[in-house]
Amino acid sequence: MLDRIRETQATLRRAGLRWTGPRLEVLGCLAAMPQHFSAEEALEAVGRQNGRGAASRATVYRFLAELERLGVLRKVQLAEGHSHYEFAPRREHCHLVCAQCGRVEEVQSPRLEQTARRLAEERGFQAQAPAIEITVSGCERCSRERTGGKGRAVRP
Amino acid sequence: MLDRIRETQATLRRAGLRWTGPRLEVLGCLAAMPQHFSAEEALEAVGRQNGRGAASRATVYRFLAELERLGVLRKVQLAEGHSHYEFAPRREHCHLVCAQCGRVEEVQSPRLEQTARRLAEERGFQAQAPAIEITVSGCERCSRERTGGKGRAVRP
DNA sequence: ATATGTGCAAATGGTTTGCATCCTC
DNA sequence: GAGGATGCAAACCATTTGCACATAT
Repeated sequence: MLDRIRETQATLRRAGLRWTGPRLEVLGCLAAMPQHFSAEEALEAVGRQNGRGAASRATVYRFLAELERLGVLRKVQLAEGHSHYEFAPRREHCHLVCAQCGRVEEVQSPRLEQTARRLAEERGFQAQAPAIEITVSGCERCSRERTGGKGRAVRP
Repeated sequence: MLDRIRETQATLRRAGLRWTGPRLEVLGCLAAMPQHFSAEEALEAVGRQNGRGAASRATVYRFLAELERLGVLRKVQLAEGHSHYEFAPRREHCHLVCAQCGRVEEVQSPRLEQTARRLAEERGFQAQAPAIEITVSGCERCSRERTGGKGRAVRP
């Protein structure tokens, strides 16, 4: 995790951006977050960190956007209403998303990825590292819990 | 297009829901919209239709949600900030989305779909009709237009 | 007759922005 | 010292909701 911080610091420096206290705090939190997180979740984590928040809402949002532009983070369309980020993956993977409960599972399937890449290429899209989201109508956990017949859950 | 309206009317009736003026207007507009549309776009279309709007914002949003629940429409995660709908496709297809300009292209690839379905199944997800979104970093149109070196565009 | 649908306007929730101030390079 | 970075609060934008009124069945 520490190397991730150092790495990012170097990336920022290389881009001529500054290395500040709030940025360090935020990055530290990000490194300790689950695989996918929303800006709001990151903000919450930062806030918990030490008393009254190590970085303001604006700073968190702006920094996340910056990191995305730098290629450190990647934005993924998992839920509606708010976007999620993940660290730019070293190894290709795609997301299985349950439309009902929002659960996300990462899977690797070279075959699927190759097929997708080829497809994109054929249509004139840049196909180096396509992000693949597969949204399905339900998952086993859902149907197990849907004993009571609840609707769709909320938080991923 | 007319059959789509009649069909939907029948679906509503079957579900015990009412067939009202505003709903007819909205549905008429939807049938004439491009393949993918946002709630706001639908609202705008309805507004243009005849003078001062055939259905209120609330009605449009509520009706779209209703149609989704009935399986007439499907929600697709194309852009961030707002969701898009499409009529529930008769034939499976997936979306190639350009992250830069937001352009969306529909493609059919039985092979990709089968691979995805199998993958989802293996992980315990319901795999009848998975929605597949492939987001790529750029498309030919983008790179052609990026002569001036603009950033990322906005509207799909 | 009665549950459903509608419109309005206000509330919500995530995200962005203007501006004065601060701090890294 | 200068320009990037921060914080605050207000602004934004898509979407949702409460409530009184209208209407399809």
